[in-house]
Amino acid sequence: MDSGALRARPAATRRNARTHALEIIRQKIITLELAPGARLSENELAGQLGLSRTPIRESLILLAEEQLVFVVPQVGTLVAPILLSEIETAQFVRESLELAALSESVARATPDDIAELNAIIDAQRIADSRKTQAGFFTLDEEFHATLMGISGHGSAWRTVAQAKAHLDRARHLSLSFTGMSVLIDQHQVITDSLAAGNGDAAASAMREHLRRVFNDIAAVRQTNPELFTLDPSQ
Amino acid sequence: MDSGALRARPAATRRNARTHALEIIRQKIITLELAPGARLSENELAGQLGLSRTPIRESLILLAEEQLVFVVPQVGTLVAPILLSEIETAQFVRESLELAALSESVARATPDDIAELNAIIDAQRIADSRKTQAGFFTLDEEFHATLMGISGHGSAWRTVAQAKAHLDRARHLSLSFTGMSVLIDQHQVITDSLAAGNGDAAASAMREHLRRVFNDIAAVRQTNPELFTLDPSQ
DNA sequence: GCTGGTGTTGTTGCATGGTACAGCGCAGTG
DNA sequence: CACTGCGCTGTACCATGCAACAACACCAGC
Repeated sequence: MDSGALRARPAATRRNARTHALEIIRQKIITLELAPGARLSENELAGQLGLSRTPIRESLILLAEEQLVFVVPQVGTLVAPILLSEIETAQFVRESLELAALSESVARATPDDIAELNAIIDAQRIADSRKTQAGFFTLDEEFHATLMGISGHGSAWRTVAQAKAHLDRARHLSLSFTGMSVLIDQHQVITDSLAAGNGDAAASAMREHLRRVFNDIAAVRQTNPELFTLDPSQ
Repeated sequence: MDSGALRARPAATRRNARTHALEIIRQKIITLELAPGARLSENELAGQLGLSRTPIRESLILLAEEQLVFVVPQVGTLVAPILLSEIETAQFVRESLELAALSESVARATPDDIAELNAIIDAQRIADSRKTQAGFFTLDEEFHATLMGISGHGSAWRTVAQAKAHLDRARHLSLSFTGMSVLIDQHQVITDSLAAGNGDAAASAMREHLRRVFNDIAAVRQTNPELFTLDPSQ
């Protein structure tokens, strides 16, 4: 049969039309370029992206699994509303996993790991000074993903990232949330506590860090309550 | 049948061919009826299920997202090998989320909630006495899902269930794992501790419970090491 | 005016055909 | 014998056509 023959996944990285469409549509949903409640159409998206309906349709199925859109047969596909309940669930998942990972990282972090985290933080400070918000987003993700890798559960990042998408979408409601510098300082405290082997300090810093993001979202809710739906039937 | 666990999907859960195929194929993978490494074929599956390739293909894409199969573009679709690293990640995700949920449940559990848990446990004892293993599996899932619902994060069960699929697949390697009665007793300890408001006792009982399942898997690894792959390239 | 039926349009679900490519056997050559 | 190139086969990827159905406009009848 097929003994080995499993080459190191060129499949996952190979850009096919479906992956291409998925990333573009997901990004547009997270950045609110596609607003909650907006009607999507397989045909329309296919035309815009220069593809046929098939890869578009497959992308939408995956996005439905992520709860970013919902599909009503014979009616249409709609961008999911921003449900407070979804955000709270996402926050719960992210916080639980990141805190658990951090706890296990204390006994595992090597000097190289700490150096890597500090390198990312340095890059974040540069991005901050240049006011490149998009760059900071990428580096923020890299920091948290690296931290999860240090815990030995790097492949759990996929799960966190999925939850994070919902949080990020809510964050995008506010154009000016907490300044980057505050977040970067928190990254530094987490890293320093980890380097010092102080798990409790690292955990409380991480919790405060993640909660701050969540609180930003709550603040947006105060100013734009109409954007948040409590009842899915609404 | 399904209690509030699947309540996350409002009304859009109409049984279509894709969902039908997805559930059947996933079940066959988890129960090892489709062995790790087995070659799947859109055409062959379509023939077996009496469908066309389209819903089959969409199912396989979703299963690939769950890491239960992997697709190599012009080669074929294969059932994912049982990677120890995947199992450990799944255990990490499940344990983190269930313990975090349990912690929040202590202050929220009502007498009705406790009664509901006890009712499930009673049903489990009946299933045990009748040696209906399949029934116990369903009730076990219901117990844990209910517990997560009590924490107020019921929709996070979807995430736990996805991790659980990998654990269950590994468990199926062993036909006779830990007797049900031990697991039921642990459910009882967890429930009683929760009813008494003793969060620490509930947490340690839950940790022991989840670890026992994980240890069952480790035992299987001792007896059937060839079934576990450590290196994906192997 | 109001209600019920009907035709039109738009949508997703599913079926099917064409295409590019990986893998393999095999013949031909050095 | 070793090696290279060619063609055959099977696969996933994508394009496209058809069917089923929901929503809505509109009109006939009351």
